[in-house]
Amino acid sequence: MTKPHKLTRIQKKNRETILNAALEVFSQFGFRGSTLDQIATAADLSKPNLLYYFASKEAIHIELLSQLMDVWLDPLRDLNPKGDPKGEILAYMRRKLEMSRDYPRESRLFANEILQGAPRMMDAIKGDLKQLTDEKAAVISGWMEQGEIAKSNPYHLLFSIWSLTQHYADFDVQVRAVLGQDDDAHFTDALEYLQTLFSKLLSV
Amino acid sequence: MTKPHKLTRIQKKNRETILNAALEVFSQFGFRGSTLDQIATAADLSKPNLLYYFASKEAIHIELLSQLMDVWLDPLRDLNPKGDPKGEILAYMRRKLEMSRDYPRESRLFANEILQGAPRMMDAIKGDLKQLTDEKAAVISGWMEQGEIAKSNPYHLLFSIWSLTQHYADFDVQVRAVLGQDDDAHFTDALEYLQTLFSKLLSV
DNA sequence: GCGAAATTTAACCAATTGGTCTAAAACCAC
DNA sequence: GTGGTTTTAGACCAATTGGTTAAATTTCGC
Repeated sequence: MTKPHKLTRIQKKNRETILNAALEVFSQFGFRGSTLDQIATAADLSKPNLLYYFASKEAIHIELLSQLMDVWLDPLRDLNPKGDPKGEILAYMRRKLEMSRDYPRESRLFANEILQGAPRMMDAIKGDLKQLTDEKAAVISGWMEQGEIAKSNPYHLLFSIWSLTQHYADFDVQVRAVLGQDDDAHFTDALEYLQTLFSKLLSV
Repeated sequence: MTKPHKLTRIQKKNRETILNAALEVFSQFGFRGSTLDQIATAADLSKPNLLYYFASKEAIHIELLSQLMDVWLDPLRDLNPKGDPKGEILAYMRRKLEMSRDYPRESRLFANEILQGAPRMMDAIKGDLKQLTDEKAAVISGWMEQGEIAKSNPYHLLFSIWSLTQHYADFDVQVRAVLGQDDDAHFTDALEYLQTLFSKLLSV
C-alpha cells in the first residue's frame, strides 16, 4: 500500500508522527469530525507541512485504514486449521481482547469507519475481510462436522468474537463508567468471562 | 426532559420531523460530522426554520440523546427479578436484538456518542445507566448465588448482551458484506446462535 | 563549506459552517 | 374578514474549513 520509494529519514519520521496524530484524532471524532488543524496540533507540525507529506486529509485517513486492515486481520490469519480447535478459537479470542486493550485507538478508528457505512473501506471489507472470514468459517465448520467442537453458526461465532472483544475498546468509557474503574483491571475479568462463555459454547 | 408546555399542532409535527431527520444524519456522521444543512435538507425545511424550533445544533442532539436513553434502557428495566432467571435473561437478549433490527439508527447514534467519549451523555451513563446496571447485576448475582443459573461475572454478562446485540446494528454494513446478504434474514440465525450461546452459559 | 534538494511556514483563498436578521407568508381566534 | 400571532425563508455574517503559494530555512552529498 505504501510505496517505499526512497523516503528520507525526516520523511519517515514525520509521516510516522502525522499518522500517529491522525490516529488519535480520527479515532475520536471520525473522518468528518476531525480537522487538519487538530491533527497538525497533535503532531506538533504546521498544517501546510502536513500537506507536504500527504496529498489531502483523505489521503491520511486512507493510509491509516489500509495499514490498519492488515494488522487487524493478523490474529484471524493465525487461526491454525491444524491446531486444537477449541484452543485455537480461544486463543484467537484472547488475541483480539489483547488488541482491544493495547490498541483501542485502532479499534475505534475501525468502528467509526464501519458505523458511517465504511465509505473508504468497503472494498477491503468485501475483499480481504470477507475472503479471510469465509476461509476461517469453513475451517471452523469442518471442526464442527468432525465433532471436535459443538455445532453452531461459524459466521456468527466469528461476529461474536469481534463484537465481544472490540466492545472493550469501542465502548471503553461506558464500561469504565459502569464499573467505576480507572485502570485496566477489568480486562482480567473480561478474559475470564469470555473464556467461560466460549468454553461452554464449544464443548461437545 | 422535554417541556410539554403548550406546543401547537405545527410545532409538534415539525419538531418530530426535525428530530427524525437529525437522527438519520447524526447516526450516520456523528455530531461533528453532521451539518445543519444536511438535517434541514433531510427534514425538508429551511435552516433558519430548524433554528426556530431548536436553539442550536447541539440542542437537537441533546434532545435526541435524552429521548433515546429512556427507550434504550426499557428492555433492561423489564428484566423481572421474580421471573424465571434463564428465561428473563434470554428474553432481555431477544428484546435487545429486536431493537438492533428495528431501530438501528438509534443504536448507531448511541454508538457514535460513546465512541467519541460520551461528551454529551456522561451524566446519564454515570447516573441512570450505571444505577440500573448495578441493580440488575445484583439481581443476576442473586440468581447465581441461589444456583438457579451458572455463576459468571454479572457485569460482563450484561456487557456481552449489549455488545452482541448492538453489533448487528452498529456493524451492519460489515455483517451484510461478509454474509453477502441484503435482507434481514440473518437476524434469525443471529437469534438462534445467541440463544444457544447464552443457554449454554447459564445452564447449571 | 557550498550548492542543490528537501523541509518548513507565513500569508492567503474559496467554500462551508453554525447562526442571525428581517420581512413576508400562513394560521387562527374572533 | 380582520388583527395579532406563529411560521417560514432569503440574504447575510463571522468563524472555520481544506488546501495553495511563494519564499525562507534546513539538510545533505560532495
